[in-house]
Amino acid sequence: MAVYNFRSIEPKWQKIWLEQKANVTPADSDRPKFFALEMFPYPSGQVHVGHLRNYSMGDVVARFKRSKGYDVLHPMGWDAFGLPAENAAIQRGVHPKTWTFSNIKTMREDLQSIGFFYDWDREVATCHPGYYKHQQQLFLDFYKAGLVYQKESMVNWDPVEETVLANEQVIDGRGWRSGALVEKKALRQWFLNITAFAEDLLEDLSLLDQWPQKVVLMQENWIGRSEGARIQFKRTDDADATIEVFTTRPDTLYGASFLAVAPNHPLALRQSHTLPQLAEFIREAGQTSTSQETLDTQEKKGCFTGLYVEHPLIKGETLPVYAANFALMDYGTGALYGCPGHDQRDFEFAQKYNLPILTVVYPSADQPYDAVKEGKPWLEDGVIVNSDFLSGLPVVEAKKKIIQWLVDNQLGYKETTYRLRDWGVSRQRYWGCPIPMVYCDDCGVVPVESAALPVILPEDVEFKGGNPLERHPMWKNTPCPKCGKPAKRETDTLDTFFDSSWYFLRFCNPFEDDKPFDLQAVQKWMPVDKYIGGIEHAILHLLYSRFFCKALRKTGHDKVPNEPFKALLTQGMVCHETYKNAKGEWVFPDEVDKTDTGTYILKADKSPVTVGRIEKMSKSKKNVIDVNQIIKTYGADAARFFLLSDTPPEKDMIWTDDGIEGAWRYLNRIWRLIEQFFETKTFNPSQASASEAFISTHKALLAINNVLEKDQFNVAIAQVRILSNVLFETNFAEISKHEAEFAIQSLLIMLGFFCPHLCEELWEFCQFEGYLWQQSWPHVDMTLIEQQSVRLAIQVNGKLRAQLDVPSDAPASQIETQALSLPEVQKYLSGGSPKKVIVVPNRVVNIVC
RNA sequence: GCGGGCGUGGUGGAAUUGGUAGACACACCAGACUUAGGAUCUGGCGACUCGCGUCAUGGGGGUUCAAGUCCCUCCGCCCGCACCA
Repeated sequence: MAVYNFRSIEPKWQKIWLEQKANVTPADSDRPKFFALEMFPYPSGQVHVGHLRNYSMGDVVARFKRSKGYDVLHPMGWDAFGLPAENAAIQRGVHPKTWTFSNIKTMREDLQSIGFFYDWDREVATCHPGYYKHQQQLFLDFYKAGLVYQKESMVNWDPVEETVLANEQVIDGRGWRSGALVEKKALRQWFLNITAFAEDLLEDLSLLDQWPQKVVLMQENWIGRSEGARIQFKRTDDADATIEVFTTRPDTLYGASFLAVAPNHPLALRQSHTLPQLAEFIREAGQTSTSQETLDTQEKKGCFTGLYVEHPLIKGETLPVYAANFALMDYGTGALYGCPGHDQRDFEFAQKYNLPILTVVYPSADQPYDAVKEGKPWLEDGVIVNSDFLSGLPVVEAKKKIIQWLVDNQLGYKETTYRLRDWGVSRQRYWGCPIPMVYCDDCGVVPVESAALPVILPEDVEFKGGNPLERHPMWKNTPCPKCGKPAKRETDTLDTFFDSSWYFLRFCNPFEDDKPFDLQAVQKWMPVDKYIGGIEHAILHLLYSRFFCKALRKTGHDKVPNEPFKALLTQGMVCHETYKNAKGEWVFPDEVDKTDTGTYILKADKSPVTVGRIEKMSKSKKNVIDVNQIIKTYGADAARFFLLSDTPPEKDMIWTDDGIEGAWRYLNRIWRLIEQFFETKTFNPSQASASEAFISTHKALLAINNVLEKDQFNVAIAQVRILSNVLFETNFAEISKHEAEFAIQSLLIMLGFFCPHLCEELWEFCQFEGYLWQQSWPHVDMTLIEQQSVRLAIQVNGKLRAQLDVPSDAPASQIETQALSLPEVQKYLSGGSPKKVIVVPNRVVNIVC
């Protein structure tokens, strides 16, 4: 047998798997199903280490579940619309379609050269009309159900490129490519009514008990439910007019000393016509950036609007109305009432503008409080004071009572608001899914007929800034679906989050041409049993997908589950040391050599290299490694093994040369081990009792099963190594053929989840039956594990003093007697008898004296 | 500021969920084989005593027969959100 040559083994098995359709999803059976899914990638053209780590995890899960007797669905596809394709078109003159499909081809080959067990028959690309025609139908379904509407909304407008920029393309207020000052521009855009599902989305988070708690919490905060009241304040200048505010603290209404409206509140804008200083304030407020720093440090400022309102509870008292920079137009009603005694911002504002600071809540009845004296407002729970009929009530009770009063007097009502906003899905871009809507002068906004779908993205377009669809007369002009008169198409395309909000449903049956998804297949495969991807999608992608499922159920797709992802695993990033040359420029790890003394030099000219912090891999810091290079040097199996071996999946891991080399050395040892086994020609036909190798195999099977169920891939690998360490010591000639084969086969099955090519090759080499991928999880003989004698820890007063080997079924009384007779124990008893003896079966004996 | 998480050898990390802390590795050290080795194999590897022992899971306190694990408190680090009324 030759040495371990991954360069020939890996392509060999990849070819066999593809030819034999080893990874094709099984047809209907009565076996349980398992849908393993990794977040599909954007086809940038390169598989990076992050993908490799992510997809290696999914592959282990899929292969493991398959061996456990599940029908596994494990598909892969491409999140293929998006901005980078258009940038490539502008920079290099390649058509986005050409660029994208060529990238897909490269990446598909790359993924296949890593040996992932995907059902490639089910591959989807969101930029394919066969995919997006269904998406357009879903959009129309949503439209008919009233879940889609249009409204004016602000965008970042680059006046040089004549294009809309995403928030992340605006750097210090300027366009990332043009450097032009970005303007705010109002455009009429399409929105999905996700807020209608705010309560459902919040409530159903409690069903997601297999999601990281952290992600659930982030979504909870994002939805941001807050309970309070709407209150009408009557204006003094116009008996019929009111200002409506939202508050979570209606109980402190007696402490109100002013009203604040957002600078862009209609009332503020109207008043500014006659108040120049107000106009100036509004202008200034509109200019300040919304970056973290300014928000953090910005002083609370305001400007009197010239208006007053009546205090709803105190006859004859009025409150001034300010425009204030901390009031937000798009939260609540865009107006609030200020209670400086019990709100931090209101307190600062009142101090600045000399407004009254009243205390209406005491920490408790016998513990008075004065915000002015203390220098800070009282924000906690307490007892209401100085508030007429509310006085003496705890905060919670006071809230209920005041809301009832407001309702009785027709001045307000209970209200729940959410931070969550509706989802704007319009993008002023070419490379996206066309929105199937038509604008007709006579009929208004008219949806495209279902029969006319898909609205195909035209290919003959020019890229010279702006949206090419706007300049395409043929495509843009179309007869109105309703009246037939000349009309114009919607030239905006859909947000790519729309594409990725239902691809998992499509995977259930991507062969169905007539419908977006086959409800029977959806019923069979959904929900996704394990979804693996980056934490960066903790909010938007996951929230939108959850929303889609709920919305689809409202539009007739009642077999779609309420929640798409049963279990979520968010994997950590891959990090690497950073290097700089003598000039202080970043250099690639590839360009660096380590010397014998442990210092680093440049390969090119031997000049010294300084080693910087370990950081997440990024192109800008050049601390990236080339996946193809790694696979050429060490093989895909070694890379996959290393990526999962040391660090728990959800944590950031550090890529090191030592690590990948260690993995590679281990695989070579396994190769030699199997060789040694295979060369054993005679076994022991009369073996008396179970061998250590055999027992260790059963223990490993049990342990690995348990840890893989918990996604502890690193611990599973440690257990594989424990088993192989035993087998390295085993002389196979001394044990029976059956036990030796069982041990080797089990080892290959378990290690095969991580290193499938190597193990498949070794399986074949040993002339075992069938293929490795067809093997089911070996039967674990629990009696073999349990029959073992166990080593108990013998403690005296909680301190370890001795060890004792006993049969695992020994009665406690016998263990106690044996333990007490140990000389190490006698020493501490000094002749007396113990106060108490605790025997924990198979673990520990603690003697208290 | 609010919310959440974490803190274990030189390093990555285990610990059956309250039961022998440091599994499994990496690095390092010593030895063997070798023309050579950055290959392979063997052994060592928390600290102090280098003897039986004692101390060790960020610091301090508590609950318990028993605490890395539970509670309180302080310190440090990381992540998310944020003028949200």
